[in-house]
Amino acid sequence: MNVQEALTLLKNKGYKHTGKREDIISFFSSENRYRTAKDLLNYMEPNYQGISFDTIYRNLHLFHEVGILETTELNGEKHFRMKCDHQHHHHFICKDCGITKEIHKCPMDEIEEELKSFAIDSHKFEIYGLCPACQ
Amino acid sequence: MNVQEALTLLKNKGYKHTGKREDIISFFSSENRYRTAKDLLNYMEPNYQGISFDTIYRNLHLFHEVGILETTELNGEKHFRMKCDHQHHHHFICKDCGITKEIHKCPMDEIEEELKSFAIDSHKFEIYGLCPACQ
DNA sequence: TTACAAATCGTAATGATTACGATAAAATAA
DNA sequence: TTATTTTATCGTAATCATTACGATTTGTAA
Repeated sequence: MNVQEALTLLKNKGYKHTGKREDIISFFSSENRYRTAKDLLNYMEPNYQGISFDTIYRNLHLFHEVGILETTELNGEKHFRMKCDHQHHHHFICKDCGITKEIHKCPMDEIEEELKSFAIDSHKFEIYGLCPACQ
Repeated sequence: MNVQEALTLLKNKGYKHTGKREDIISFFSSENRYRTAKDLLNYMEPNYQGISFDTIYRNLHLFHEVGILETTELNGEKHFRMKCDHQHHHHFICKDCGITKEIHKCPMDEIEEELKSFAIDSHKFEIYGLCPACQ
């Protein structure tokens, strides 16, 4: 998802356009990386000195709720990245820098059979390690 | 892993046998379920009134470190269960009760090819939903 | 049984996240 | 443009899981 699509989505859902929101979206759209609330705060602080935690977390959750961001937990902290809106896939995630690489093999197809009596509502398949740059 | 194996493992590694440790191990060995630190505390409290957080968390981490427990994160909380020591597999995890069901299809085999330049050190494949009893 | 290391207690500190009343800013209508 | 309303943000305190630590107790091995 790009910046413009995200802004339009927000507007369509009745949320207001603010400079902070635009900058938050730019921050995430610039890279295929999982980042923390603190990473975002560090990025915002120079331009918006005194920005509140409330603003950071409220927007992260809002963006996740409306589908602008996706989230995962890495070592006890929530991490966020721009939502991938093309075909279903999974990610390799670098433990150091959070960069992601798409994995286009999804194991679920062959598994639903095994779980007939369970009500599946989501699954997580992630691979962790170091990307070439961080090795 | 059963209670006896776990106690022997602890002893072999030079850790002391205490009533609390035995009870913690019993707690986990009784079910195929992910439980939180708080679940464990609730279980221990009646028998050991005033048991310290330190004891709960220290032992959870120790047991994870020596391979008695395995761990995952569900809604921002660490969950623990008895380590499965037989063949590599994954789990379906019930979001309500934490019960697990083994999944014997591992997607990794077919994926390493795609990630030649990455240093893979672990992967997580979990399916979430409701077990038959919780539906 | 003694002595020492390890385990536990009681409680405070930490760190991420959430919450909230007061204020400011964006959108909408007049 | 101005007024009005609604949402966003600030500043800061509260919460919740987890970690840390000095003092005390308990296993264990000599």
